[in-house]
Amino acid sequence: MAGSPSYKERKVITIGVVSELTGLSERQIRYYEERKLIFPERSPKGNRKYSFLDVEQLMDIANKREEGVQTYEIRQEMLRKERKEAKLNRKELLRGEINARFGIQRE
Amino acid sequence: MAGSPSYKERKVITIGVVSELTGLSERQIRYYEERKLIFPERSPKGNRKYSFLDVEQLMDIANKREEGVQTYEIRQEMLRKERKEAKLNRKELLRGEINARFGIQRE
DNA sequence: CGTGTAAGGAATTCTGACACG
DNA sequence: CGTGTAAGGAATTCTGACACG
Repeated sequence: MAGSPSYKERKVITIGVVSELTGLSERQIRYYEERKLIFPERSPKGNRKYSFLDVEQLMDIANKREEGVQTYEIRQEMLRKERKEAKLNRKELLRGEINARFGIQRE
Repeated sequence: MAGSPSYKERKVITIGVVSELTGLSERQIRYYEERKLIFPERSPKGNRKYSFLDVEQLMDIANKREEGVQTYEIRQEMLRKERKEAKLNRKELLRGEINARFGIQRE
């Protein structure tokens, strides 16, 4: 259930459509990739493909940019969140291992 | 909740990607549109755009075609299902109207 | 730093048509 | 009927660069 192939995550949208959807220029979208804020996949011949999640993230980025936040700051914030999530994941993993070894005690 | 703008229904996928996703040729995909089995939207400049739902429907169509079902048959089946659903919708609508006028009787 | 733009080429998509069957 | 293909043109996308600031 956590790893289901959701429509939201499938990378299938071309840059032109992403531009329509977000109101950002293709130049901006490519630049945010260069700054490692967004990670499209590539089609066999090299065309960028984005997911709906990417589109949402781009809209968040656009909002922050309008508030004057620099791409570098946005990047740092992203990394902080990732580390926090990784921490939570390790915690859950540990809990799972403990359960696997000692079983569920109650009942 | 029935009319939420789901990712599954948003028409954002170009024909090339749909071709990759379904394994169908672009020729086939355009032909099924001509036969009224599929209804892409168009971008401002006329490029077809499909949804994930369209992609799934195309895979269903592909399966039926492999079984030898003709596009005309597939079309008829589609229309039958649509009429059936329209009937159910009218039924629910009626139920709603009755409730609105007479209220929920129990309690 | 963030974005626009012109440049040149390659890949995409579109339509209408001919072909085969 | 269903699909392939060649045709010609228009729109898309890509990269690297110059510009401004």
